[in-house]
Amino acid sequence: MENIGNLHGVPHSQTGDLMSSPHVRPSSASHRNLVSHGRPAMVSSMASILEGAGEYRADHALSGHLHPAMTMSCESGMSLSSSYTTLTPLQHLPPISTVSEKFHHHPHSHPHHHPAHQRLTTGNVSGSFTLMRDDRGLAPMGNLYGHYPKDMSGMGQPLSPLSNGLGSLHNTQQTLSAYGPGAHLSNDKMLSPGGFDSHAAMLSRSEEHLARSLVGHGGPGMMSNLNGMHHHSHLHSQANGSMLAERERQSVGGPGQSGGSGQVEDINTKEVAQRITAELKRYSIPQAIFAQRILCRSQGTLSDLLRNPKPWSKLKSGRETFRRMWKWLQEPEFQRMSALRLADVSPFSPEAAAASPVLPARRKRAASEWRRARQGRVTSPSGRYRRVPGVPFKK
DNA sequence: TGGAAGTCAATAAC
DNA sequence: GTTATTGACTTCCA
Repeated sequence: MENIGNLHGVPHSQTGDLMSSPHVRPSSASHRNLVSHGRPAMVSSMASILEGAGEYRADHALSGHLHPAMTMSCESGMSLSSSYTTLTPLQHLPPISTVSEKFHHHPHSHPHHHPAHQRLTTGNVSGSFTLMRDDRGLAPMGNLYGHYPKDMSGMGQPLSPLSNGLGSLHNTQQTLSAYGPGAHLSNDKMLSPGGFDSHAAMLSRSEEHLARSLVGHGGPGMMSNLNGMHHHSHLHSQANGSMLAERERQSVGGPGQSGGSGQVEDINTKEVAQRITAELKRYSIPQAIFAQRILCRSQGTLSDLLRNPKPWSKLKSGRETFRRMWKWLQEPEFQRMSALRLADVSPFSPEAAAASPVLPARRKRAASEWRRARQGRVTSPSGRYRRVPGVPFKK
């Protein structure tokens, strides 16, 4: 079976190596040192958003306006008003590229183009990236999530499997080839078509090499592994945090993008899978939660995708799922976690209702569907019935 | 119409 | 409690 058999064999072993507990929970002093340099506080904060919750939304009007990613959901694309996505059709995700454009292009600049988007911007908070990233650097942020239980030693581990050692990365070069164009070693030009050079310049040669080996051609380098945990992190500390976030948003898994439109052309599925796996472990995010809230897929599906990522070229509609993963990875961590939280909220909760300017008629209809879904079934636009998680399905 | 892709959900395994 | 596995189902496409 040509490449696929071999390819699937690789991810298994690699994932195992990278994710097995002995490796993911380093206890060395060096790792603890990393933990003590800013990032851990943020890490714990992120996770606690997941757990926490309610007060987060209540206390932070930003929640619905911070960034489209935070309102990412499965049905309408990505707005809070459609956060009932978990109940809606799962088969055909809206092209994430259409959403991604809203993500990356001036959340406040064209509010009149998209109703959902408009809702996001009608609040009194613009939710600009700048604001978000600044927040990340604020010390108080850590306090918000102080109760996050994840052991911090784990936070000291290399954020990305890539950062665990160049050797393993180099070893993966050959086997990654089918998972994304990025696997082909490319030339230096693959580093950042979009103003990424200044960041890349700060990277070590080895990192650049890694990036080249894991990235999609024409796309930015696989700098996401830097995500605050690369060997420079202790030097840059918080100040570097936003820079890293910038890097991360621009390049995770090595997708190529078309002409700056933000549309993903190809994704290194294996790398994305590894990154997602690492992030889920890092923040102790259950697969089920991530699958449902971000991907609108089941836990089993996600597990399969993470363990057996098919090469991008082999994917058809399944690309959409990887696009979502990739987009999630691109978002600043704060927004990632917020998205995980918000997607769990009924759009018809008093909070959501108060915050949403969605048209009453549309809202009423959606609410009806929501209620039906809560009763065990929901009819998708295509006429199919979708089981609602947690509600017995009656055939 | 049959095969492939994608996914779900039950359940086993850890 | 979380993750991996797997059989069944739906959709798409040649």
